[in-house]
Amino acid sequence: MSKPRVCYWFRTDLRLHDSPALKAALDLTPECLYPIWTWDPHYVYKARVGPNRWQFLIDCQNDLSTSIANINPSSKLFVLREAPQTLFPKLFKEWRISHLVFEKDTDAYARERDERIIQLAHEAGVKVVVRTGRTLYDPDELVKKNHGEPTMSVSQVQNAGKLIGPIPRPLPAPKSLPDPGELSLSFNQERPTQDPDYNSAHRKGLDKSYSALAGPNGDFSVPTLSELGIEQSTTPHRGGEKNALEMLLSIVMDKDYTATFEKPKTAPTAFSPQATTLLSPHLHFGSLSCREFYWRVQDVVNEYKGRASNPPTSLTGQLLFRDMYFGAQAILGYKFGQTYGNPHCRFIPWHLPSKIDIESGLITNEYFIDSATAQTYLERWKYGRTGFPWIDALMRQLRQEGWIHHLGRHAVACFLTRGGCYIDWERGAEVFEEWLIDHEAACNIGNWQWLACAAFYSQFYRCYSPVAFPQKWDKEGRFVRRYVPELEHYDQKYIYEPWKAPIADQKKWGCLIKGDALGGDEKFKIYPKPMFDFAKRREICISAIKNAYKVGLYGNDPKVLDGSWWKLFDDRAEGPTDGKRGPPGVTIEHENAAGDECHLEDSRLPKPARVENMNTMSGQKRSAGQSTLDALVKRLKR
DNA sequence: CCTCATGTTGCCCTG
DNA sequence: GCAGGGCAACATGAG
Repeated sequence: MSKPRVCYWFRTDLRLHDSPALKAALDLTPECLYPIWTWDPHYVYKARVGPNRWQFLIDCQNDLSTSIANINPSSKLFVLREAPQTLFPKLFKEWRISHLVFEKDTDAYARERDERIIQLAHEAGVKVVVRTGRTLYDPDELVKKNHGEPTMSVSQVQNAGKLIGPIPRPLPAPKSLPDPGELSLSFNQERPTQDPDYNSAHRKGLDKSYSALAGPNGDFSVPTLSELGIEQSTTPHRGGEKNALEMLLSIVMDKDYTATFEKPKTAPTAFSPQATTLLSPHLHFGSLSCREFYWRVQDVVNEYKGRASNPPTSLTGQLLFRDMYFGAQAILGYKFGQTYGNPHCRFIPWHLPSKIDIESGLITNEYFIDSATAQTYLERWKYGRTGFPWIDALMRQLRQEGWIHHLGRHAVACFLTRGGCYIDWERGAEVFEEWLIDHEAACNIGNWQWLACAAFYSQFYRCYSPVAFPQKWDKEGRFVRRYVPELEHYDQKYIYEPWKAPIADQKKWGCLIKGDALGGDEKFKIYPKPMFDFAKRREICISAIKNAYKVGLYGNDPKVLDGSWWKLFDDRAEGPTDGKRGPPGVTIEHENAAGDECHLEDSRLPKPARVENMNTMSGQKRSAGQSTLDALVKRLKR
């Protein structure tokens, strides 16, 4: 019997230390080992990825490739440019692969893809070995031990985790690696269609992602940003296993910090250095193993003489949250990432709702602009021009550096959804997906639902103020001055509410507060006025969420699925029902709702529909919606 | 059925 | 300057 010829497929595990899957590959005592990466067009064109996360990924690949070559100079990370679904059958044959080994990935797309790959391997007579290593617990195991339910709280994770057993100690990095076999590629490359390209906004140069199977020089090199046609990155945070392990080391050397860490007590305004570990992007790309992190921290906690912090606020507690979101996503799949069809997500009639593909029941890349004002709010929020310095500073830090503190994410997410703009959390999640270097689909989705009070959390009356909240951490406004430099010279009295500063002072401090855009000249810079009265918007949002809670729909409710949900909502409430929404073809006379100035211009817009296909509506039984519908009909007759 | 405590991270006022 | 209570708009699970 000949020795195995193993293909090790790197994906979410760009490291050599503590890799259960890599160990499984080496335990086969292979004749040859091909460490490969395939440049999957799904991620290249259908995931939102900005330059900073591309850079981080490339950093991780370069570092990994170097580390492999350091152990065995005839090996490295071999990067291929083709979809795994079409590449593998050809590669299995060409390189006479007997075993394919990879780390388990329970993300919705990844699971579908991997099932297909396993099937293709089976057809080719290739054995597949899969190991868990991305989370503390296998998300599927976690769900099983949680009575088949998605994990919706940390205590559920802790209880289910206890049933699974102790978290394994990390494995050492391998000391040797087998040579790869011959590297011929005598088959044709299948190039993907790139339309639509979700990342076209970042592609400034010619896209050569798929110019050749083994890269432009045929040497299986790690791509560069310019090969991908992606514009330059701007982040100071860089990837790679070496960096990650050095960062972890410096954290655990500070025993007080490590053992007494309490996330809610870390300052979101700290920027040099930041108050948290910055290890999240490394966990995302697998350049740091979560078990390595867990045990290095736990060992410090176990030996700590003083009073150590505990989950969920402690450092290890952060990893439990991560597992919680992975568990929720593992069982809900694509539905976890949207309200529509999601039994665990509350239905709230936000502005700018996603368009739904009726065939699949999944959200598309498009959304309804039911309110021109809401669309303006979204644009101003995304690019840091809301006129609220705390929000704008965070959003600019996010765009430039790809990272903001967890509480900063709370602040901007609350502001966009239930505590200000009343915009669909799916819009916010998309911006984070694009800009975060630590974007982890499960965690991002879960946190947005949390902050929107759509799932995991429900105390919607606890609303982050863009003034009082940052003042608690940073009275002087150092953080704002760093990321909103036009306000650099403002007195701390006005740093979070510059519109309140007297004009004479505004001139003295070199920045005028006016209009809705940035600008100015050498003499006076311009920073926009706040885009709304926060206190008023807070009131509107809270009453709207309160009402949505009272109505009590979840994403899988038939009324949500068929689009008849609007009958249950007062047409004067905030959201797509606010004064002019009605059944298709019916125009409702406008009645002014108190306190919201956007109604008149909204009424000129085309009527939004949450679902493309409203056919099923007429067949639905009417029950709770009857009274509001009657009121609507009465008003129409008047 | 009830009460009560708890839930990663609110704000405001009081003393 | 900061700790603690009130607020009383939520959901869940233990007892």
